[in-house]
Amino acid sequence: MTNSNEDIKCPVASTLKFIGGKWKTVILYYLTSGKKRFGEIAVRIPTISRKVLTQQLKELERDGLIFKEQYKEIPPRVEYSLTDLGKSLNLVFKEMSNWGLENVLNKK
Amino acid sequence: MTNSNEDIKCPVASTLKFIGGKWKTVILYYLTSGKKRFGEIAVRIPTISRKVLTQQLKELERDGLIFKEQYKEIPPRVEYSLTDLGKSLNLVFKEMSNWGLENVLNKK
DNA sequence: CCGAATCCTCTAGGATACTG
DNA sequence: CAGTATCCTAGAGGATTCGG
Repeated sequence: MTNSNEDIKCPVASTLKFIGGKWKTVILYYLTSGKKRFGEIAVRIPTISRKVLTQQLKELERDGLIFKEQYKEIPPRVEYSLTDLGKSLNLVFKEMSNWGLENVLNKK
Repeated sequence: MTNSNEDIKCPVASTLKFIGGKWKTVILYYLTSGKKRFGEIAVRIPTISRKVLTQQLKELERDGLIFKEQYKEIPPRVEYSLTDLGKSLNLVFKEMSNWGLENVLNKK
């Protein structure tokens, strides 16, 4: 879901470019509750591979939604947290969460 | 973005399953202003191929977000409109639209 | 512990041509 | 006009291994 310019200028679709990855909403939503280490996120999403997790985190960082803190220790420690831009998605997530709860999860 | 069950129960992600296709938000957003014919949608989204448009419409119909009316005339006429479930996404779209306008479209 | 490096699979999405 | 029917490709996503 990289930015490409060949597209329609649809505000809704442009938002999707940022959060449209398969795991991005899950990651961002999880980070809502505060700073998390790489391993914590990985545990929380058992079905994601390390590579993909790294990828998605990189894209989120590139898009300015999350912030990466790296401690040069042994063993290494890396922490991810939401930037202001990332936090500004909370209204979007709130509505998406409501809709998902009402119309999907509580439906089956 | 078909429904698969192997995933986390994340409300936000489950919503994405419904609107996560490349063109789905654009289509749904356009249908907000009322019932539209296949051709009208195609014109509105010039860069989409007929096949893909058909695909996305089918999935949206399967997911209960849009309703398809088919008139057995020559030449054929087909009209798509939002279902109640589709309309219930308006809050989600509103927030996504706001965010996209503020943080993407008006940023560059 | 974190993640870079490979290699591989799968499918969403695209180009084009044909039909009732 | 509104689709099918083929064929094709890029890239998202996955499994595994290696390294600081």
